[in-house]
Amino acid sequence: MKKQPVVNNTNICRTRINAIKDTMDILSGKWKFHILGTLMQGGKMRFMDLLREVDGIAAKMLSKELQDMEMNKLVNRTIQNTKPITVEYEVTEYGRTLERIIDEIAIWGIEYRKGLYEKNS
Amino acid sequence: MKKQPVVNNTNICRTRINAIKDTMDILSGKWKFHILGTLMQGGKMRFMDLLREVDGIAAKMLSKELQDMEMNKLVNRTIQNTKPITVEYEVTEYGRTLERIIDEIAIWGIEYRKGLYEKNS
DNA sequence: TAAACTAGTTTCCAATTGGAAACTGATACC
DNA sequence: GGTATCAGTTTCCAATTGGAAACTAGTTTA
Repeated sequence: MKKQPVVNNTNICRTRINAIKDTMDILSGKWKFHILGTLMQGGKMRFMDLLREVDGIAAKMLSKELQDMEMNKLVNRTIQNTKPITVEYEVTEYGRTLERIIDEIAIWGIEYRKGLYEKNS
Repeated sequence: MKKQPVVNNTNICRTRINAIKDTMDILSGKWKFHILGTLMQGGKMRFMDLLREVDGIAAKMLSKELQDMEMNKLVNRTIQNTKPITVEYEVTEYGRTLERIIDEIAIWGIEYRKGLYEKNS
């Protein structure tokens, strides 16, 4: 008789695992955190602003990631009636609910660097 | 004259961006959160236990991800002197410092699901 | 008139990720 | 002797990710 899973078989646990999967799917890829972080700090920003601020990103990626996040209601896109037309992006109120996750991740990373530094000295 | 980045050019911001990058590099891939979450709940677990508990993972992946996390001191590997030999994995004290991130991510994901559910009803 | 800026899209390519299945080699159970 | 378990490793393959560069198309400035 084969052994069956035990730990991950409870309802609470499955819910948790699905929740983590959902969040990480939405924030997947190399750039989402960078873009979100930049937008959170910069407020309303245009496409070319983001292209300059988010270090190393290509236009294709920026475009794709913004569309992704727009679909998930994390980011808002508004076309300004200027000449030439400009497009403004900003983090939605809903997107702001990610701030705590991003903060925790940043805090952990900072402590991690400290640890590296201490070992090497 | 070309425009220069402004927002992401401050020291605080660069530190933050690097910190986020560090954390996400360490937790990259499809499985780290699952494995960590399972180990946090299950305590000491053997390779085959994890293979059963972490739904869908292949042995190759599990092996690789565990090695990865062992290198980063998130997980501890001990060979038991049994016959046949068994190997125990557990989250290190350091690995436990990731609990807050994982919690925040899980909480966000749960709220996200609630949102989807409300819209569809 | 040429160059630069607006916001992207398209194409082509290389690297990475990750899955399935087979394999190892020792031990233990029936 | 045959099968199953332990903890992996190896190989081969397909899909995804992401980068560079060229391109669109309209507007504006020198």
